[in-house]
Amino acid sequence: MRERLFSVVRPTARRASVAIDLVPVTPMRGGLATLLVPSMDPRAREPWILPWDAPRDVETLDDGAARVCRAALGGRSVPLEQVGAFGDGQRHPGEAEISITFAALVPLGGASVALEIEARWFDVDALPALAPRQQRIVAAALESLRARLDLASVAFRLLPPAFTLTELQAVYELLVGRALHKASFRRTLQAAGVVEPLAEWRSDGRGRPAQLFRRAPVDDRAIRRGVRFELL
Amino acid sequence: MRERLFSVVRPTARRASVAIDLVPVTPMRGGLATLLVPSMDPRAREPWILPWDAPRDVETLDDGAARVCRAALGGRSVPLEQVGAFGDGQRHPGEAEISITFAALVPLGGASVALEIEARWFDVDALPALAPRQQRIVAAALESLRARLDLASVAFRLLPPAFTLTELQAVYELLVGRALHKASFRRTLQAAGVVEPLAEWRSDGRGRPAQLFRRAPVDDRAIRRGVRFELL
DNA sequence: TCAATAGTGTCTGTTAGACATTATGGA
DNA sequence: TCCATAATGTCTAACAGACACTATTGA
Repeated sequence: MRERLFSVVRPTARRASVAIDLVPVTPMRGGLATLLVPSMDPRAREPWILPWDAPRDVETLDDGAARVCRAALGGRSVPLEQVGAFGDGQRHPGEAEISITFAALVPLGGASVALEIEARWFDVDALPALAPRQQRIVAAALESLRARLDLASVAFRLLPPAFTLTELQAVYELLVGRALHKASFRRTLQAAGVVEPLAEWRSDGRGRPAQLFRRAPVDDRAIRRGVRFELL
Repeated sequence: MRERLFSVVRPTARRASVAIDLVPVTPMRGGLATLLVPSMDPRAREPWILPWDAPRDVETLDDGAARVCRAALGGRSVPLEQVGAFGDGQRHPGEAEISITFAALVPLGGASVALEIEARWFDVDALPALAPRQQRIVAAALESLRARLDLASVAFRLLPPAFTLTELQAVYELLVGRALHKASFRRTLQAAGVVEPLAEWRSDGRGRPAQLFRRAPVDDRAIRRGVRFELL
């Protein structure tokens, strides 16, 4: 069978149903958690779905994702990352043909803010049953966060403005999926100048209180000074 | 203004015009080149566009991209990478509302195969005028190749099965955007066992002939042996 | 012999990781 | 005082990069 030639036939864009799906992600209890909302669709078999909406006429996809995000998180705005587009060419009841997915990076502790809707955070290792495509979407979103070259920027966006180095290390470990060496981690952060100490300490009730840090304003320094740390 | 609540209102997917755009990429004359086709749309201002088509009813997006790819490359199949979805919410004449973009990794030398259509390879640093969105799409595709965590797999897919180490290094340098140290590069490849020497040599006419290599079947070895080389 | 490219040997500064130790809070 | 957590000091093996060198082809 012969493929269509571009120079002869001009293709016409096809209209397809499109949804913007959101995968909200936050560090929680030593792991990552994602936010699901109850499915209001009577045709759906699974009770939980990812927050979603249709893109609107006059907004960019990024703006649409931000809108879905605000609706799901009770008005809060958090950093978004596009994960990709999914579509298996089959029409499942109540499911768009094409789903464009964004991960929402909710900072540590952000899961505890009051949600205006009936939503729940689930540990990503203990999700309820999801529709097949939704399952793939969640997996892809986590994968894309973990595989990101610029790990530092993902890590910092999963943390509040002030954090302890232990928290930063824990987030890094979630992302790379293995334990890191504490002394090494701290030495390199300092050498690269990617964090700045604050004049504040925080105690968890037991043990020595930890100093709080923030991300340093400029972090090209890591490159300038030739730091080779694989995680920065 | 109040945001919509998921628990109250169930959104409905919107139908939008969707296109699959392809960014074919290949190493060429010391840089990267991309394939453009003549625009057959009389409404278009720019004479060249990226190869594209509409997704079909019963195919996945990946299959659709593979189809566009075969049509553009004269039947050849090459590895594809999804870059992302683009849509500014505005309707430009002859342009889909949403464009889902794939990069096609055409191995070194693949640009010289006969194309069945009126297509041309352009150095990515000397592209003709493109529509604004197409320009953004090309930039994003290159960015995503360069920023990939798994540089090795992108590099090998931009090379034929048998290649010289100088070629491999050149591709790496294109991807990371800087010169690499020859001795270091080779030492690390050997230590990690990511390439295997073949019993073949190739001469460019002058200088000592270079040995040909292929990618080693298993490359978890790099991890097993604890290789830390930033590029593997 | 020269030019050009492929490929290797040796050295050194830097760093990741191991390990041990000190510091500082609460009970 | 004991426990728990934070934070740091020292040592070592390993590696990236610098540099110089050898190897192998064609002209």
